[in-house]
Amino acid sequence: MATHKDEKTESRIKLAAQKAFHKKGFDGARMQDIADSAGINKALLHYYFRSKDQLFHTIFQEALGKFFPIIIGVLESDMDVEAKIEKLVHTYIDHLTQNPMLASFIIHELNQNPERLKAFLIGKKVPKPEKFLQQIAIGVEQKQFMPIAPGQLLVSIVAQCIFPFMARPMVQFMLSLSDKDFDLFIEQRKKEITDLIIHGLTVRKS
Amino acid sequence: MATHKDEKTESRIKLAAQKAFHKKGFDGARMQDIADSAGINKALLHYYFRSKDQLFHTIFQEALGKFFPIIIGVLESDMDVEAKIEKLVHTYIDHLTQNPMLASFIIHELNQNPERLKAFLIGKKVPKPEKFLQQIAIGVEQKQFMPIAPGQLLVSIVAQCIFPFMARPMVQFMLSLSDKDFDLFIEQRKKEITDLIIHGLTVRKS
DNA sequence: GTTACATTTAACCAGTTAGTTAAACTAATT
DNA sequence: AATTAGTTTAACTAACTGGTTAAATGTAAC
Repeated sequence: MATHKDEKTESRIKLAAQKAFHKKGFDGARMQDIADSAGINKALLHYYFRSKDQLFHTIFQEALGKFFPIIIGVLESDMDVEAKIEKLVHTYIDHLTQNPMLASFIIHELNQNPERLKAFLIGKKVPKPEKFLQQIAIGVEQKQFMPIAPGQLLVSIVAQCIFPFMARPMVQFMLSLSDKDFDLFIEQRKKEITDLIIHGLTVRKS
Repeated sequence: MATHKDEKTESRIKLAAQKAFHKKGFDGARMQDIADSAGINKALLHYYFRSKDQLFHTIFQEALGKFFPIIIGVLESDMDVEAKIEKLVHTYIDHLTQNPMLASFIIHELNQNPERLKAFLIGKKVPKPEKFLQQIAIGVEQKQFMPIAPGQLLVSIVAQCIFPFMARPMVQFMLSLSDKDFDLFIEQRKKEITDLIIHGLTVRKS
């Protein structure tokens, strides 16, 4: 297993660390567990990442890096509002399906230490969703959309996508969903959210 | 300070423990900090609550006890759908305004140990939101509401209420809200959510 | 004034955990 | 053959943390 400059080891460590941190959080995760899970020993773990803080930092930055570009990329594109919302919902849900603990992890660690957000943003180009917000504002002005605050709408869309992943145990209990049911629920949800939001947004003549 | 069977001490401990657990989670909270924050010493803390687990259990049960009755009480009442949704949104947001970390705390700890939910439910009467779900189903059948899965609607409502509290740092950054702005945002949100949902739900003839 | 409980003090124990160290081993590089 | 870097082993430390203990003190009730 001892090969020169083995990339596998580092990525195995990162995968193991991701699993541990996402599931247990910084405080709950154990370096020994991460080493075991990566199939190496503590000494080598510290050889690659000097400290738990540094390892966590790497994982957390990566998590944030996955989260922001999605939303920003879609929101700043040239689609019209309806297409943009649909795309955003689909992208978000697909991404969270593959990283179920991602949202919960970011939220928890960000609440513990909100400064991390600013630390992350330093150096990075992090455009804000101005374009989408303006599109909504214009639609409202032209009486094409119901009078809604653009920021409120954005939060509502994101909330509906992210929440069920974070509150999975509660949702499953309240709606009596098996694990299979839950997957179905999430898949259906793409259309349900899109329809509810767009229909709620659109002005219709009575 | 040493009075007979002093209730103050226990409630001071519980308040301090709540603060600590809500903010740092089980793993992050320290018994020493809780004792300090309660203005007592570790020995007395263990005199009241034998262990960290027991103290946590008390706080967690209390948190869940605050969370469920709200939603169930409203959802199983006799109001019509529109009034019910409005009431639910207002009740939730008011409650979370006074306990900003409550949702984040429950979500995090429940994800770490989903069995806690079942443990909590044992012995407690925990009705499910069947009535509300049926009201929606009937409305859909009668073409009064748009064709939506009742469970999806319920999750969407709750998501929109809870999410901004959990994701506060992110929301504040993305929308450039000061702390004051955020409070305003939340207050406005009551109407925005209610309107968006009800308008999105209602069938209108074109 | 004695009893009973609440509280403090301060030291202490035992287990856990992040992180270190040094020696030996492995395999590709030169 | 010598070099170099990745890796293992195993023992160790230093700090932290949950929890305990025992002795002393305070305070109200009986």
